[in-house]
Amino acid sequence: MARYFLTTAIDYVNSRPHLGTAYEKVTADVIARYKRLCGFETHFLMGNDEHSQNVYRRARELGEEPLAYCDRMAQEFREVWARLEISFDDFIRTTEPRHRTAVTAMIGRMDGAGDLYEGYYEGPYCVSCEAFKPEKDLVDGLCPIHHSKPEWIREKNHFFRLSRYQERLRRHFDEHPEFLQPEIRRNEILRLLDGGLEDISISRAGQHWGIPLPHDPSSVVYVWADALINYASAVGYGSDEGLFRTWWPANLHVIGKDITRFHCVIWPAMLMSAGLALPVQVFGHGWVHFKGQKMSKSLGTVLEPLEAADRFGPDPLRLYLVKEIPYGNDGDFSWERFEERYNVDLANNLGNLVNRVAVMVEKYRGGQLAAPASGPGRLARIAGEGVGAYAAAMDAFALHEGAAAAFRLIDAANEYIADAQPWTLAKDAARSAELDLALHDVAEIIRIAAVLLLPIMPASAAEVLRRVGEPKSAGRIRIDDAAWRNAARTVIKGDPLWPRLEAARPPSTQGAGES
RNA sequence: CGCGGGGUGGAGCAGUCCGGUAGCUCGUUGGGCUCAUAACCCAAAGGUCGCGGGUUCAAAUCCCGCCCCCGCAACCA
Repeated sequence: MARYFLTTAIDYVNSRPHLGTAYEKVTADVIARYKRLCGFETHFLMGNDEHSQNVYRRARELGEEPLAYCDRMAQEFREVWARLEISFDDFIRTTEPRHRTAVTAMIGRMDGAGDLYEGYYEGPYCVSCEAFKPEKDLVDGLCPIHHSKPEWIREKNHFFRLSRYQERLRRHFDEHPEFLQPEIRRNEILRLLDGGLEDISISRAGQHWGIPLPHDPSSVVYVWADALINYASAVGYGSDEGLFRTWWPANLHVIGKDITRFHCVIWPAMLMSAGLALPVQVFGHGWVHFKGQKMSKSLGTVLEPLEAADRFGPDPLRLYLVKEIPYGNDGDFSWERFEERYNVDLANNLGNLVNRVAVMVEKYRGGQLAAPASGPGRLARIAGEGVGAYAAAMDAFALHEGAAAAFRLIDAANEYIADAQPWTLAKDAARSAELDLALHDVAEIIRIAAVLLLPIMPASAAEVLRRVGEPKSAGRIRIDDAAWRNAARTVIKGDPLWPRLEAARPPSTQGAGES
């Protein structure tokens, strides 16, 4: 069976996940579930990045042991991901032994390749920030944050010969235009590559929260180098060669657009140095803004994913994030917009459609539909085109178009009902066969739409499938099941899946502020 | 000369790479239907595609110049 290994970025645990973090996991999850739907044996990796000085500092502020703090945060993260139906196969933490083993092995390989050397990093260092400050970031020679004069520090560091890989990286980008998507990110990196690469420090001296450098235990591996290696350590690099051979290289890294440089320059160069294959693709998604602003704790524009999921359940949130934001672009979340989309897509269209069909089948046919003698009708062609458009979009990571393609089937069903008028057919016994066909075909196109929606709204789509008589359990459904079926079925009437949200705001606030 | 993103009917957005009737959602107006969650269907109104040049038979789309808005310290994807 074909395999597909995809990852998300691992997250710093110095604060709880917010909606932006959740966005990445949801979209990656949609891809993972889509690949499973297509029959791939899929390995979906997520995890936490724990060896950050910020994490260490945060734990100390709270008076906790760093590892205990990380344990607690891992639990919190996993609870959020569970609530959002994120179907990861493995969750790695960089404090785990398997990761330490892999980091030690890979750094060793890089050293063996002659790509590491000892040097000194020096420059202005802000003690309050605990970081070197590039000269250009200083304001009047002072730290712009703390308004204090940085100390000039000279620290022993181990460097990675990144510069050595500039040509090979450039060639890789040329030979594999699909390596980094979307296009805009690729152009940024190409410009960066053409501007020349400098060697980078991959160690930190005088710290102990981290993984010791194999050839100099007085230093720890810099958190970014440490973090990137998680993708390999999770599939057994350095500890389980069989597992590693099974899954490496990764097919896809899903990451935020700000860290493409790490994933498309530094990480590939590290892999080249260690003699490992490069990941097949990297996708740099955009940001989700909240009420038009970047999410920021200080501005109070951070939205907790659980709060959003609690509004209507996780699936409407997942649908919103996937369908309303062109994947790769920045997007916006607002409660008003969320409620609008909930009402339109789920209550008015899909939910109401499922309900009206179920009511008609029950009323006119006692809940049972026979395989129609004639047909299929024109919905079959529309469904076929929709499935094709969906697959093409999803394969290209145009998740928003995939969602739209599925919903076009819903629209087609509503239009068809208005045209066929089952309630009229039901009054005329001579037109019984026409009614059978109309009801069957509408139920069938709903079933197909639900198959396509499984990756996006797993629980909801499974319930829709059950109601329109899909005999398979959702977990066994594959994309082939989106082919048109002429088959008898039982249609189940239930409570509305998504009750319509009535206007909650009093009329006095309607249009307030508008002239 | 810092870097990057954006300016498309009332609102929010696609489309721009690969020029050729400007598309979607919401809202508005009118009509239809009554199976359905006051849902659904049809139709209409509404746009100098930021501004000015250029290339072209043809530009939202390509080229040049300009204006405006938003990110680029930190928590943070």
